[in-house]
Amino acid sequence: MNKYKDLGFKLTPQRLAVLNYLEGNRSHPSAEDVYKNVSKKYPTMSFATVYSTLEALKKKGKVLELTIDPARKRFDPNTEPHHHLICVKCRSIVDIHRKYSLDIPANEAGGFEIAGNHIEFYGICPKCKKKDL
Amino acid sequence: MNKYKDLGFKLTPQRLAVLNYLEGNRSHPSAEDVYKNVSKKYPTMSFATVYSTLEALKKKGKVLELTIDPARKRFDPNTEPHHHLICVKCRSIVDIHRKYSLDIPANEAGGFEIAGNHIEFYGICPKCKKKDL
DNA sequence: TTCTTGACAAATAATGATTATTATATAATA
DNA sequence: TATTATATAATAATCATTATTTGTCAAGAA
Repeated sequence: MNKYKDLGFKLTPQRLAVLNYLEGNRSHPSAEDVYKNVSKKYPTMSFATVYSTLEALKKKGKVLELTIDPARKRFDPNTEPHHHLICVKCRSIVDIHRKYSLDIPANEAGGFEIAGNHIEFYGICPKCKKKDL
Repeated sequence: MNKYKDLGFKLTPQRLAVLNYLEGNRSHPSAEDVYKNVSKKYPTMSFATVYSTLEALKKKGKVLELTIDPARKRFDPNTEPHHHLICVKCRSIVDIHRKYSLDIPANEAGGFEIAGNHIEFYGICPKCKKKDL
C-alpha cells in the first residue's frame, strides 16, 4: 500500500515528509522551500537532511535538479520530459508539456552524442505584469 | 579607432583586458576563467573587479550570463540569440546557431508574456566519449 | 534478548562562489 | 591641471551547498 516501497532506501519520517511535500508539487521548490515546509512537521529537521534526501531522490531518478535559477537549485518531482517557462522578474516557473522536435545538424554538433534537451522559455508572469502597472 | 568607445563607462586597463579576453571567446568562461587569464597581464587584478566588470557588461548587454552550470555562472560574449550544447561530463559548452520556431499554446502559457527562449541540449563531448572507452 | 552493524539524523563546521565594504587610485572632463 | 565621479584592490561578509562528526535507531546474528 505504500507507494514509496520501491525506492530501495530507508523510509524515515523525515524522508516521507519530503516526499509528501514534493508529491504533485508543481512549484519547483528550492531546498529552502522544502526545508521551510517540512520543518513545520519536523522542527528538528536539519538542512543537511533536506539536501541529502533530495540528493538521494535525484540519484534514484525521482526528482530532477533544475539549473534554471542562477541563485539556487530548484527541484522538480515531475520526471516526465517537459520544458519550463520562467518569469524573469520573480523566477516563478511553469511547466510546458509540449513536444518539440529539435534536431541539430551534424556539422553543428561538434561530435557530441546528443542525449536530450530542455527548453527554457522566458517571460513575465501575470502577477509581475500587474505590478509593473 | 577604439571599438569599445560606445560602452559608456570608464575604460580602464583592467576592463580592456577583460574585453579582450572575451572578444571572440567561445568557451563560455566562468568568472574564475576570466580572472585567471586576465591576471597574467594584471597580477594585482582582484576577483571583485572581474565580477563588477562582468556585471557592468551584462547591464550594457555586451555579455550574457548563462545559468547552465549548476556550480558556477558562465558568461557568453556572443549576444546573438543562440542555443547551447552541454557535455554532461565535463560541462564544456558548444554554441548552436540554428533557429527553431517554438510556440507555446496560450492555454499552456499560463498568462505569461513570452519574451524569448533558450534551448539546452545535453550530450557527451568527443573527449569524454573517448575517456569512457 | 542482547550485541553488532550499518545507515540515518542533527548539529556543526567547512567550502566555494558571489557580493558588499572601504580606503585609495585613476579616468574623464571642464 | 584640478575636479569629481567612478574604479580598483584588499578584505570581509554572505549565502547556498557540502562535508564531518557524533549520537541514534533499526534489523539481523548470536
